Amino acid sequence: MQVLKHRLADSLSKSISEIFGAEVEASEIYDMLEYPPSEDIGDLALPCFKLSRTLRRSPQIIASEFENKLKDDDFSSIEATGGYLNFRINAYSFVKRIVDDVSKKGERYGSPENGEGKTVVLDYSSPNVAKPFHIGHLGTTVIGHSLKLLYEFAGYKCIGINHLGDWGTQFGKVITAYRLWGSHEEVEKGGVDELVALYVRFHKEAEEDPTLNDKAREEFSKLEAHDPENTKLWKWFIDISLREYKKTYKMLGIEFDSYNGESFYTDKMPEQIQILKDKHLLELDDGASVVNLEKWNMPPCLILKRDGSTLYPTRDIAAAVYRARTYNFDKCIYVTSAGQSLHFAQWFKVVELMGYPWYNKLVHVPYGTVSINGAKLATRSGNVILLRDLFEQAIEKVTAIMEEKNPSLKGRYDIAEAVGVGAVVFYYLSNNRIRDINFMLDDALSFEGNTGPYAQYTYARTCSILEKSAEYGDDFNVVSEDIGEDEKSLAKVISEFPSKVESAIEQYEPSIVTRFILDLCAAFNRFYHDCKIINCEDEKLRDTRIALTRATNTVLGTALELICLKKTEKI
RNA sequence: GUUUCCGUAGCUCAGCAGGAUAGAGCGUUCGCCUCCUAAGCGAAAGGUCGGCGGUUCGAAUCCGCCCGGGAACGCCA
Repeated sequence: MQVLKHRLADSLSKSISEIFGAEVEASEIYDMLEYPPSEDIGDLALPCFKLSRTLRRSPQIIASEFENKLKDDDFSSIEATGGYLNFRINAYSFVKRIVDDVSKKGERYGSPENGEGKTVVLDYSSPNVAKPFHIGHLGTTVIGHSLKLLYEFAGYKCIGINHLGDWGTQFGKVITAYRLWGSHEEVEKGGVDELVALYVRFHKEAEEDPTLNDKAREEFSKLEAHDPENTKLWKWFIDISLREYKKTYKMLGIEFDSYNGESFYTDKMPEQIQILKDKHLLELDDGASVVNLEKWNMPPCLILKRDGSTLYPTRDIAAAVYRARTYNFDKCIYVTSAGQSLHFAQWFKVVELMGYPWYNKLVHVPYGTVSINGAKLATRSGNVILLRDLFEQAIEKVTAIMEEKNPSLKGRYDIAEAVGVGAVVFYYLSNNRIRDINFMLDDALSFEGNTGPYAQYTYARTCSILEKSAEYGDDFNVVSEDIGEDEKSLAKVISEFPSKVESAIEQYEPSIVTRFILDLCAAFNRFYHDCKIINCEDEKLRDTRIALTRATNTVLGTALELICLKKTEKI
């Protein structure tokens, strides 16, 4: 049971433990507090079953003892039922407390404020140059960026690194293919698609003519030897690819602090290999150099191939060392598919064995594999959807809906983009990251129910109300004591935001924020539906409700941005 | 085979440092726009929480075994 963590629970657990004297700690009570299954029962509950052991009384008796002894102005009623002690919050003081808190902290409301002076490096997105940017890249990109935003929100300094796959034999292939069949104009015009087409053609033709592979290897060797012609082509291919990736990043509102990819670390590997040798960590196994990890129940980590060339772990180690030196990070996070878990566990261990003190600051954040409508992603069978196309489809659909529902709206394209892209991102980030996600296209592009558009629509709704309430001034406070259940429920959801942010960071789990957004929207829309806000005739109540709307607006806006969605004032 | 992740409503998913009747959304059926954006709100129907054991006052949640699915396991990244 998710324990609620606001100050109310804090003070309550203290006063409860005072009744016990030295027998039970306040923190113990705090951990035991929970939500009753229904609001009809109460707002907060203390199950007394565990206490019955230390106190040697039945839970029912303990609960009823409290019922009589406990007095707290924050609660309108305290009731013992069947071993549970149920508290009903005093709506006025509770709503006031929450709204005041949000109003005081504004957009900082919910921040753990514990990252000051600390640095987090995040390695995410990292597409392979000259390859399509498809739905499979959505996870790392969007989880990675959301984590970055969460850490920034907590006050950390964040370095977002796009560790481009910009080195390797595939470049020999593309260079070869380009020389044989490509043209400058077509690549400039076709962009990544053209590069991919060349790459695909290479593989096809190489089946007939294996000498092409030798040719490609040769071209890559030349590139490694800094051949000027090949280097020029290579840089150009990267440039072409990056141009396209950046379009997608822009739609998502993502910017990176560094695009240092694999090629950047090629000259930084020898030092690490030397250290491995000096520390006698390398073993020769079937010609390859490996670090034996049998003691840790893992297969060996390959450092050098039989031919002496480097491998993925070698590069990752060199990159980590570089980052530790350059950024002096407190945490270095890698967001990749769960399929790479072993790889990360292996080289993290190697880093530890090498004696680097920051080995325990490396974190792998894995996520499940994506399938589309229940079918595996497969480049060969063509079951691949480019992110660009998916976004485009979503934007088109939003545009059509907007034309129907709000034809007079200005700046429609930007809003359609924010909503369309938001729908896809929200859909992705609704799920626990570790689970394999089955991307149901119809659901991802749906705008009703638990969706991004629903959240953005609700946000726009709060904006619209606030705009229309401008004539009543903008310093709204909770002034009416005549507060009902809808208001209280809404305030309760708002009060959970700080602990949700904390868990999202602790668990590297943006979906916790997404889920919170849905709870908040549901509570607000219920409130909106049941209560008149601007049209409320009682002025005090009206101002109170506007204050609550403002608090919702602030928190919902913050939360949306934390999962890479844009705040849509109008929709 | 070894390791690891997952198995909750027809579908997509929440809930898992144990707690009172297992929750959403979609889909189905039915209500609500002379009123602040109906991309909304409400109601009904729908579940032996993969199975069997164990721990516990109490298990979807923790432990063990089994079944089913995915992924990773040496010269790709």
